[in-house]
Amino acid sequence: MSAPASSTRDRIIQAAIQTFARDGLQGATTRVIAQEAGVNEVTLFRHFQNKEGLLAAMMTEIVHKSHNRGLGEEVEWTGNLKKNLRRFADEFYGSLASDEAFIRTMVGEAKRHPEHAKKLIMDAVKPVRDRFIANLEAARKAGLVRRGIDLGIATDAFTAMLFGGMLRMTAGFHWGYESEQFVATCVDIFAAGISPASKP
Amino acid sequence: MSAPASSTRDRIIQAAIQTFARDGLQGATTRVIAQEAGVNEVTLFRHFQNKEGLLAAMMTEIVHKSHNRGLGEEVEWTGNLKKNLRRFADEFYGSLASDEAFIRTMVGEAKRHPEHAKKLIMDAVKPVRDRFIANLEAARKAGLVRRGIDLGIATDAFTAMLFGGMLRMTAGFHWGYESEQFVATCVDIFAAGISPASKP
DNA sequence: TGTCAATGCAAGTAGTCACTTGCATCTATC
DNA sequence: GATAGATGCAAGTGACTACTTGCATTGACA
Repeated sequence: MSAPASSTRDRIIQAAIQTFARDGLQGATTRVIAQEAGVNEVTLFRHFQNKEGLLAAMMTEIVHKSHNRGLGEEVEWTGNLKKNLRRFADEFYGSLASDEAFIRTMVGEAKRHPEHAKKLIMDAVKPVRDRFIANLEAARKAGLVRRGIDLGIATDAFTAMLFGGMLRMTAGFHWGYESEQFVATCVDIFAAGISPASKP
Repeated sequence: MSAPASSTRDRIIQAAIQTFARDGLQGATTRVIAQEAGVNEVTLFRHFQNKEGLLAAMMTEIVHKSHNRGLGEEVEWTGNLKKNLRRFADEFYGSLASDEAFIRTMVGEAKRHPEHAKKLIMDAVKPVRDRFIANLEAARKAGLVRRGIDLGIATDAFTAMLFGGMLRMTAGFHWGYESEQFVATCVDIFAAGISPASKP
């Protein structure tokens, strides 16, 4: 079928992900991407027509990968809220950290490529967000979350905490603790921050 | 003295800040920067020798500006912890948002220009962080913060929350609430998260 | 065996980039 | 009025960019 053609195409896309992440959308050249894919530069243009076409194909591949990751899908939140928050936080932070380079360049270029940024948000971050909100709602029904907090905003605050923290931890400066401690403290503070007052 | 010369130099640096922030460190061209400064391109090179020299001069100017801002310097934290957190958060978020474009490109290019990233962290973010930690320490001495929390990590978690939230809010997607509500919720959750249990 | 699609290779095009050179002009100061 | 430093202008350099063209090679399949 399309096995061999797709294989070349895939190698180019993988090289594009790597190169765009490392060198930036501007800094990455078609020459280097082709080279990194072990392919002639012309082949790249024959597959994607131009650099923007390659970029678009790469974005849909990224979204596809994020679906396979299925962050926060595995388990229902029953019982111990803090334990569930911790598991989510570990997974979430880990997947952010493993895509650090790509995330950095997308944060930087978001305003220069609004369509791609929007696609990423709609197709990759929003599903995770929605699942997390649903889980918080269930926890609230179980009396584990205090009233008076917007669960959408709380979700965004929690993920922003891990997101911003990851950018900070990987910025090439040592802060006197490890990422595991950071994640644990985030969970600690957030869990205490949304739980009902211990004794009314 | 150097009044007229410095004026030209300053105009170039201001144009550089604007242009680098908008177009990225790679995307910004000396041609455009000079044009934006109302100056001949050659003048730019006569002042800074090359693009990297201009970049360096711009960074020291940014650090200088951040000192003048003096975030979190004004008041001692007495009494109402949550009120102080809220005032800090409003100021902090506001200054992040007003420098959004610049922050985005620096997040994106941090790994490609480690020296500049490090300088920014040491000279612009660390002082604010240290002051905030000191304030939290004072609050803890007053019994307003529970034990068992690393105040450095808590500080970083709080600022990461606002930092990540600002990147999210300005990403060109509407989340169903305004930034003021986001900041308020962050403060709410953080304040509840670090305060001692309401009744032991 | 012949055909066709995918790929490689060599070369080239037009545009842009950072940066340079040489010379004219202006302005302030002595 | 002479001098010097800062600036403008025109032109150019070499490197690099995205992208194209024409032709040869390969390999699968009919």
